[in-house]
Amino acid sequence: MPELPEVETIKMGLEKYLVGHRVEKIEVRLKKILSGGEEHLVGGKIIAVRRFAKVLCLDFDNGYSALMHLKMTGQPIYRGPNLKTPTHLSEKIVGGLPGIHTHVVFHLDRGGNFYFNDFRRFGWIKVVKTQELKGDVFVGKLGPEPLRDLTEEMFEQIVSKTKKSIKVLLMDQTKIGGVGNIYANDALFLAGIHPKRAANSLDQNETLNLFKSIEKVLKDGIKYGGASEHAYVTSEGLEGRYQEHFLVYDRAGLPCPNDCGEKIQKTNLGGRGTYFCPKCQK
DNA sequence: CTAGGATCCTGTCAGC
DNA sequence: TGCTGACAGGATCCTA
Repeated sequence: MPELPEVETIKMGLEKYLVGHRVEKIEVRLKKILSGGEEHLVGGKIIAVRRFAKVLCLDFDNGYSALMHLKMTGQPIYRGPNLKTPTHLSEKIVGGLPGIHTHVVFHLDRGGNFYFNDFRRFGWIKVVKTQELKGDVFVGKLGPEPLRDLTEEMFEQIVSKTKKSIKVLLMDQTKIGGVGNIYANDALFLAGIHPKRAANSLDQNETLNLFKSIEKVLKDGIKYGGASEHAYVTSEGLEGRYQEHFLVYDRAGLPCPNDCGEKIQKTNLGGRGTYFCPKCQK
């Protein structure tokens, strides 16, 4: 599922392909996906692509923006001029492109198309005035982001203020922006902290260690172009490679990467699959 | 305040 | 082989 590194990878691609292009027509095939009125975007030129935690944002020259949340299976894909491998597409794009799971199509000038695919239909696109972005019910409530504005001091504050389990806290978008299940699991492993620990039970050393571990796994995620273990593909429709570097995520029953002799265990926390090494994570 | 369950959806996979 | 049912998961909402 697309988290900060995946959305950042997509963002960099879309920046390359969409900026400077005008939207000639928008096809909304599934109404519930797009709210706020696609008509505001038609005729507008895309002047910037931004990312707020896991949310993508296309800014138009007419004062409107399109916010996009991919949830688990959203796939924003560009097809058209400038692509190095225009014919190649990942098998993770189920139903073809455009296909049965293509819910919104942005027709661009110069023959490009921007597709929003989502076979689970949880993702959304919201059209808002650029000036009112921060008032959006989702974007406005996002917490500070690692690798951007989350400092060690802020992290210590956030962690010390709750007895919620540390993993659930890491994934709470209103507290910390951008971290999802994959990177929360791997960061906790790297820091040697058990996912069920109460956040406020971490000492200063553990908190600092976790802060650095989060930055490390997110940077690795970006370095490898994101994790394509489920539906994630880049804006070119290609796969990332972080799944080849998972530490504990999705590795139940496999040996601990520290070679401690234990096997990775899977449990459930906050309704999410949670992976950890019972020996290395205290 | 916190924990846990239900909800939205459909591809995938285990079990028969 | 083919069908059925359980399951996963980001975020929200509801109940305990």
